[in-house]
Amino acid sequence: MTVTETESTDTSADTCAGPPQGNRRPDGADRYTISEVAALTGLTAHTLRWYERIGLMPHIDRSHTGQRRYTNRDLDWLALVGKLRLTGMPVADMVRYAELVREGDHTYTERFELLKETREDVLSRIAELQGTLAVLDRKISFYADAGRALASERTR
Amino acid sequence: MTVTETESTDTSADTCAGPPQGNRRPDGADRYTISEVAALTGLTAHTLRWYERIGLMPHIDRSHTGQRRYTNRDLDWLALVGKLRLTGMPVADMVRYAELVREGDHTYTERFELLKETREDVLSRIAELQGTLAVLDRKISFYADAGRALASERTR
DNA sequence: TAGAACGCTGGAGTGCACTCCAAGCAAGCG
DNA sequence: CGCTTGCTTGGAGTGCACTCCAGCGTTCTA
Repeated sequence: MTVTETESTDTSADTCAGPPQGNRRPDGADRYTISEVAALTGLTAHTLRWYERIGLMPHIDRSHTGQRRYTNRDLDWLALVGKLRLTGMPVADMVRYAELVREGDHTYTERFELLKETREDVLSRIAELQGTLAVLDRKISFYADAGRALASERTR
Repeated sequence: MTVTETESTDTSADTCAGPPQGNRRPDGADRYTISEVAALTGLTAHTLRWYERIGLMPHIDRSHTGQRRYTNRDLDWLALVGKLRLTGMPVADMVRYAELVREGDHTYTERFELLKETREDVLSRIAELQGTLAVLDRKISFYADAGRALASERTR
């Protein structure tokens, strides 16, 4: 058994839990053009090519004329990247993770650690945001009170 | 009654709820140097000057030799800015909010709306992060399982 | 078979949020 | 007095994550 293989099983598990990025090709045909992928992911074609250049994507299959043809697996990877991007993870770190996946089984532990660290980052980011939410709520109710005070001033 | 004035009451309310940025000057002396503020906020002196240049800070008091002297009110404002920065709000939007505060009472409604929009943004950002957390947890438990499988392979 | 639409490349450009620099002034200390 | 430390300014530079461009080839529709 290889963990690299497992990784892809895992990403397809991403896909089964909830509506994945929704619109997979129903038949086995697994060859999306760059503009289709752009539409599905919300990224631009420019960005997709750039992701590939910097090693954030594996080398993408090409048609006989050299055009990119993305697979469902590529879409799964992009979905993960999208999630990680939301956490504020720098692109360089995601590239590092992509390299670990490419390097194969012996990077298993490192990948695991990286995921756990990321999880902690996400948790503390959520906590920060909840702190901010509290400040905002305090300010909002203050403004609401001030509004009522002004209104009653006017009717007086 | 002015809402602008209220704003500052509000910010000192920020301060009473929980240890504010902790180390206010105990006496009335309310004149921090730029490097003190840098130490208190975690921002660099560069950034503090830049904030002032772009209008994210009001004009800061100066000593008789022209050096900046920050007040507790400035510190409160910086604390709010720090919170808003955590939400990913662009600096330009924070500058807009600062302008509204400077412009006075008649911007009350606009400020209120801006706060409420920001609140919604924070809520959806939290939701996104919780989605990401779920993905991460799924992946992490997958890796943990894979680790156990590899371990039992080794003992077999 | 024409013309539009889409895709390719390497490299340059953009916008944001800082971050630093040079040259100079002011205060405190031995 | 000289030295160090801290602060001032406008403007230039940095790093990140895209974003676009020129010049070309391919593919689709009429």
